Amino acid sequence: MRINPYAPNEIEPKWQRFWAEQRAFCAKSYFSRPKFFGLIEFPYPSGSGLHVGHPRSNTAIDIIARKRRMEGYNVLFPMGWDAFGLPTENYAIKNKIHPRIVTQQNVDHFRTQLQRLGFSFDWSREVDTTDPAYYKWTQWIFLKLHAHGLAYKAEMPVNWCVSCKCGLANEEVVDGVCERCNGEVVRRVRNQWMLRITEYAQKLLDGLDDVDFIEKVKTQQRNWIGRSEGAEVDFAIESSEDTSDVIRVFTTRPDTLFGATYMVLSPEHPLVDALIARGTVTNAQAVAEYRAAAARKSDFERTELAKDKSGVPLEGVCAINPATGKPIPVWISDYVLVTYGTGAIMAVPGHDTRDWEFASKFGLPIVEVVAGGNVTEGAYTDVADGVLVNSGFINGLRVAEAKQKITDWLIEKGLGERKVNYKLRDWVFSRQRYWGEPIPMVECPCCGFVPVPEDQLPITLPEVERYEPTDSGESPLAAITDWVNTICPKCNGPAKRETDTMPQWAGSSWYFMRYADPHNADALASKEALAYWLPVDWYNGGMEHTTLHLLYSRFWHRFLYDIGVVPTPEPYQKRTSHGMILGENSEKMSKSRGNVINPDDIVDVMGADAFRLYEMFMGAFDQAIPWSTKGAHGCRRFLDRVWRLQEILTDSEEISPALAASVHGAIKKVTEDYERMKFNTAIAAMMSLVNDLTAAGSVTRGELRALLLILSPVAPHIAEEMWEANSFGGTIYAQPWPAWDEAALHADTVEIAVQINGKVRGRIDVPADMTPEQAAEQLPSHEKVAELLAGRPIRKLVFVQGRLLNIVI
RNA sequence: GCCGGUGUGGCGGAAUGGCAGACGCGGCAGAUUCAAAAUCUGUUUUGGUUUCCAAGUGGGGGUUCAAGUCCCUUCACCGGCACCA
Repeated sequence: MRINPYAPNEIEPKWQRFWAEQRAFCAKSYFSRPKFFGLIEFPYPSGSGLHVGHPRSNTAIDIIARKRRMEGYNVLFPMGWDAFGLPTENYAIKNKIHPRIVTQQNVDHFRTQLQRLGFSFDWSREVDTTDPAYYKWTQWIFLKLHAHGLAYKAEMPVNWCVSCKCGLANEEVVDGVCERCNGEVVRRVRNQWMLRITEYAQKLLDGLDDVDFIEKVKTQQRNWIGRSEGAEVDFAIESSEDTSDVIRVFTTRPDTLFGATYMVLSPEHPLVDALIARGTVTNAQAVAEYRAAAARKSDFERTELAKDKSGVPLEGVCAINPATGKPIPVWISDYVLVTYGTGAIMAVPGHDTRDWEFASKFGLPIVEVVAGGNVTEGAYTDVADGVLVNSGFINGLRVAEAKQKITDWLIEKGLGERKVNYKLRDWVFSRQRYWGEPIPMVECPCCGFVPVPEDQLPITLPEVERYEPTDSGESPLAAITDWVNTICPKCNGPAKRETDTMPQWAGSSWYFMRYADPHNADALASKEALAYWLPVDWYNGGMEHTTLHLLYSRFWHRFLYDIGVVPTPEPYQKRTSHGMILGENSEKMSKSRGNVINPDDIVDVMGADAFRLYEMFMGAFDQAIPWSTKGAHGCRRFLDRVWRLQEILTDSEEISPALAASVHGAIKKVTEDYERMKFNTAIAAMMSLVNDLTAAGSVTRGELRALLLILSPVAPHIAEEMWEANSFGGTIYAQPWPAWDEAALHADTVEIAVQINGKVRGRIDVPADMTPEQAAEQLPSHEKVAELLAGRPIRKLVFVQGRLLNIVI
């Protein structure tokens, strides 16, 4: 039978309209059915539109969402816009358009592009972080954090991006430059809003044990949180008039206390000021110069110069090693960070690489206290099987025992305590820009910072003439006096609004909750909706968000759980990650490299289904992969072949016995591979099936039906069209997912390989259920086997059912 | 430096310890065509003395009847962290 050629440009818009009219993918609000909440990171609607990376993640979860619907789940698969942010603001400034207009244009463009690709999003639940009805609740969460002591204002040295004219969180500084614009980052002291994420370090760590995240993500988050166990120890300062003067250090190796031969304070350590002020330091001039030089260095320079240690002794100051009772010198050096631990260390050059370098350079004594290495050549840092020496009452103990014993001793003497430290720093939450959520705080000359009462939310962004950032480091909002000037909610006196705005990460830290109940005006979402939909069952996104968005949103969610707003401690049950799509030249896709592929162009030429199919087929889902337009054509050719199966279609509803193994094998393989995100092999299995069907010369309706069902999550338009054209009944998206018949997978006889000494020498057909015993009895006399043996004696015979026979001679 | 990951044809990549190279791209040959595109058929790891033999999954060693897969060692590339005491 002749059929019209496959014309995706006609059938794809048709089905997209149909799905929209049917409200086919709207999540239902009956809370009794089993649910599935599938999520992909909502995009930042940039001016350049969708790139080919977005659809990789989107298609993957779209496949799962469509499969879940067919399996009977009530599916929530939403989409929205993370629309606050600097690029929009910068574009608005450059082109003199209000950021709101820019955002609207970009969102419309993105929506159109996404809809062309046929994703089964529930568009009735679209959220936009810049909508006051949305950011009202972002501000509300901030007030809750503040009420629970987790938001505070502090004078902090911050990472200041010179080109964005804006402070950055630690997580936003990459290789010493701004993550967004690659601009120079310097340290500036500013009064900043901070979120006490460190309070949640342990909970964020523990929570990882209960979720199904790919291991890479867990490891990165654990490293970022950076827990270390150890002890804090007090070192007295010799001949100090003030007996309360001690230097407290943090160490993970209290067992090496006898080997602490000097101490180092960070240049910013407050005790240095005190000692200088008191005149104890005899080389105050040199110390002041060193501190000034250290302060001038950016964090980047400090790290760059890491290899070459520098420092100055505090002459006239001596500390007492509490274990040996001996005086030891005190230095300052910028290899000790003021932001970690106590900002001071006991230096054990025998067993710490950095201390060893420092001691070698400045001729400080190096003492061995753990046997096993050679401390004249380098620090011995192995803790696995070292034994303590030169260490008084802990001599002869292994490192682990020595740690316990000396810590107990320190506690008993009142010289120290057990302590856990984290590398995680508090989250710098202020940005000095216009296009962000206003922080709902008021500064009153009498009452200090006062939270805006909840019933006054949202605090909306004022209309302004100019939203350029200022060189003074003040937010552009500061110039809008009739917005800034307000009254104190507490004393009704004149007061000023906080003019800093929230960072980009604020709105995205809770957006998934809003999808549960996006139009709720009385709460961020109803308790009932949250109880039903949370946690997100499957969240796919980029690795670049592991220590940013993913960690931040876990923090907010855990906090909201602690105050009874959300029903689960963790927001995401499962987290997976896709590999990047590179340009055809295997380099990262970027405008400047000129290797950007625009999805629209591909869809124009070969259709959305072929595009989706190729994005899933091109390689292992979790690995970076170069784009190949030729490869994409191969996927279009596959869909053409699927389409042409209609030319050889018969009336039978059966699956012909000759093809049963092929068809059922494909159903099984595709079903399992979708779940494991092995989309490439699932598609390969469908290609093989189509090859088999084509080779058979005719296709039954039963066979085509099975193929369309398993193909439909990846290529929904063609599946829907062929389903309708051949009157299979109803719509394919609402069909039940097909089951496979295990019995049909296995033929009665199988061809196995015959190996002699592990080398394949021939093939024979044997019954599929032949046991090793039967094989040992029957096969040596098999005509072909005997021929291969040529009379040589059999030493050993290995038979693997359905696979091979290996004869050792 | 530390922690992950990856190394397989010309290319993207398959392969519960059991017949390496599935599937696709590209190439080559043929069919169709006035011709081209598209499509279809065949072929395509390498080297040979070509119904067959040998070699072959970054390199070297090992375990095993059997190793891309497990163990040891080494190299290269990618990602993350990096003076965190």
